[in-house]
Amino acid sequence: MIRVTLPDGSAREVARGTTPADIAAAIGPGLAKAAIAARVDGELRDIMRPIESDANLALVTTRDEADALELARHDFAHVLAEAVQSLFAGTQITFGPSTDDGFYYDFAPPAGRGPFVDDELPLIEAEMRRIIAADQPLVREVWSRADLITKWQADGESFKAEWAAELPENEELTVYRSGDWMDMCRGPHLASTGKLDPAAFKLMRVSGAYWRGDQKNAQLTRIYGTGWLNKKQLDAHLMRLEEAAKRDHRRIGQDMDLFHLQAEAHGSVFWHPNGFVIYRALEAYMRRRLDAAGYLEVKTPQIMDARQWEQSGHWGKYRENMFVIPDEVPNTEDEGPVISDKAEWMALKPMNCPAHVLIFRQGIKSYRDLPLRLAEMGCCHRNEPHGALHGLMRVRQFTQDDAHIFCREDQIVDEVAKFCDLLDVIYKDLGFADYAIKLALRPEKRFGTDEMWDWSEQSMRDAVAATGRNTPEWGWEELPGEGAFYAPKLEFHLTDAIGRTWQVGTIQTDTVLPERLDAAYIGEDGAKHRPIMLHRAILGSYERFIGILIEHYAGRFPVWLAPVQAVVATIVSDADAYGEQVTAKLKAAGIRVTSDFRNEKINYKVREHSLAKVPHLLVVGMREAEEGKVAIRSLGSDGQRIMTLDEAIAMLVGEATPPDLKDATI
RNA sequence: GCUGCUGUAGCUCAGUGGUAGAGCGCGUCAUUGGUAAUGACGAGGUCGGGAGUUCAAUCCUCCCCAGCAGCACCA
Repeated sequence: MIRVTLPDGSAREVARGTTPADIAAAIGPGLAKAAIAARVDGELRDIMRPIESDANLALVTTRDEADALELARHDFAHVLAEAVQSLFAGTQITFGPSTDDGFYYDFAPPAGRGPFVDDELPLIEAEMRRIIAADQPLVREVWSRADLITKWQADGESFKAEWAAELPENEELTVYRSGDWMDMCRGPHLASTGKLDPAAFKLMRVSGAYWRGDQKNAQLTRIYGTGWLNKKQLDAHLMRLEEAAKRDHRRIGQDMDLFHLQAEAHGSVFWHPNGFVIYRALEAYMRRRLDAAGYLEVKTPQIMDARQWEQSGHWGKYRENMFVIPDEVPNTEDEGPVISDKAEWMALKPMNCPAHVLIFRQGIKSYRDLPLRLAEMGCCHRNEPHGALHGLMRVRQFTQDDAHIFCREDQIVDEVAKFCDLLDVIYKDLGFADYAIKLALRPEKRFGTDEMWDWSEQSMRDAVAATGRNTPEWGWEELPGEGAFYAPKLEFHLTDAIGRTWQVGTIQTDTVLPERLDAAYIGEDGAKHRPIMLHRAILGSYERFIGILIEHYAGRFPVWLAPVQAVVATIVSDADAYGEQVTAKLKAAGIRVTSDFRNEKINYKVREHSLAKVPHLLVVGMREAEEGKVAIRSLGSDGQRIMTLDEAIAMLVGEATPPDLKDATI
């Protein structure tokens, strides 16, 4: 007999080999029906898996949503794999986990045919529903490694055989059977396919993926699905996707005439007047914040000699992402190559840091000059892989809100703390209340000694600890292998209005670049010392950050950022003269205002400017003209407020004031 | 860069082996209307680029380019 302790503290003596399902049945028929899995000593397990020794047991039901979803999605992945193999003989299975909103499975399609395509998804879905309807038990079996490898080889499953051979020695190899079909899997699973809701999943798309995530390996076909516990959840998820699509910055950018992209300059942004208003408002705001925080703004060359990039290390570690250009007058004759093979190379800057070190190196620096904070709205070019480009979010030419802080070791903690405070204020001003802090540790491809990395990683930990932000409430975690090649990165991840996260801010402790470019200052002791260099950005890039802002606000910007802050619309043409006056006064007050005196009905004007997301519509007819008033209709509210022109101007000026200028105490 | 899908008017999209269509937008005219679409008429397209098959290609084939989704990449 073994002793099983339940969550309420009660214990039961049961025979060894009793399953959680048996225990659920013994407790009551309701629970037996609801239970879908079990946590045995905290580990999620199959409900039919026998308990072999004394244990704490908690039965898992569909009310334990996180566990239930995880199980269901994992099962959907298996059902998908079974469906594909039953429809397409000769397909090899590989690997198929659950994801944040569903599941996927990677397949090697049968020899002689191409990848699966979107059009085949409905067929596969139908087969999945058949398997679910068949309510096949999912049975766990433990296999010996040798038997399993033999079995996979016999079945022509070379990927599975390879995987089985490489699993760790001490790992128990398990398979799950669903009828005649089986997959190697750690589990756990639901008791049978019939536990899945056939209306709670949808296959979304196919794509390529590499075996074991490595570009050098075979390319597989990945089929993605979204899976839930019931149709209601699925529908809600599909609705959320639609919501996100409506916020897409590319869509809104076009609708609001903010920017465009085109093939002739792919990866670079054409900012239209409306979009550039946002850009300039943001830039002006950032300049004021940086000035106040003791940064000195600089501007550095766009093109530098390859020798400089060799010295900084970018030529060796980063060249594949650089735009390299010849330092030679192009041949203007019709004959011969435009550029000879003797040309020396230059490159567009992919980063601002080396240039900032070069400024630091001009003249002799004293410890009294530190910390020296050099900021640049640095326009960088990176030769990104074509498949990576995405709207404003991933471009090849972008402007960083970059700065480098040159300081002594003993100033790091203070500087990181000041940076965190500045960033906190800026994110809140821009409408982001939530963000998480993470520390990205040394990557495989890197500069510097292990001792330097030990030191700089620890200095970051210490600095964050000093600000009290290294806690779960701040989303604190360490990310091994994710750092930059020259330094560990402290990362700041924003949460937007619909719960997505974006890594934007970063600060990095770098000892490598000052060394390579020989930056030094004279210390109190009269000797030369290396400064520490802190690379830091708050927005990341203006392009991407504005993309994030567009999606966060769904185009409904706060008034201080809105391209057009107000429109004066007349009801009848007799009010145009008054409308002109209103417009002129608003302009004089610094409001970005346009007027709409077109020969259209007021309904039409209201609709058009509302769809254009103009924050305030000032409607004037003869009544307003006679009384010196305006009727204000604000975005997001149906009603109108009648107020005097002076009241309206005071209100608009208040809303149009950037947040840093509102509070005179900062 | 890899896999799949897509590319037709400013935008959203329909369509056909015999050189194209809708709605919105745009222009003109009429209408002066009080808070989410007034009506009529009109202009507007080398059907992403190149090559091939064909009597004939926007449509079929091949190559290229770009966009989208995912993968890889994200210093």
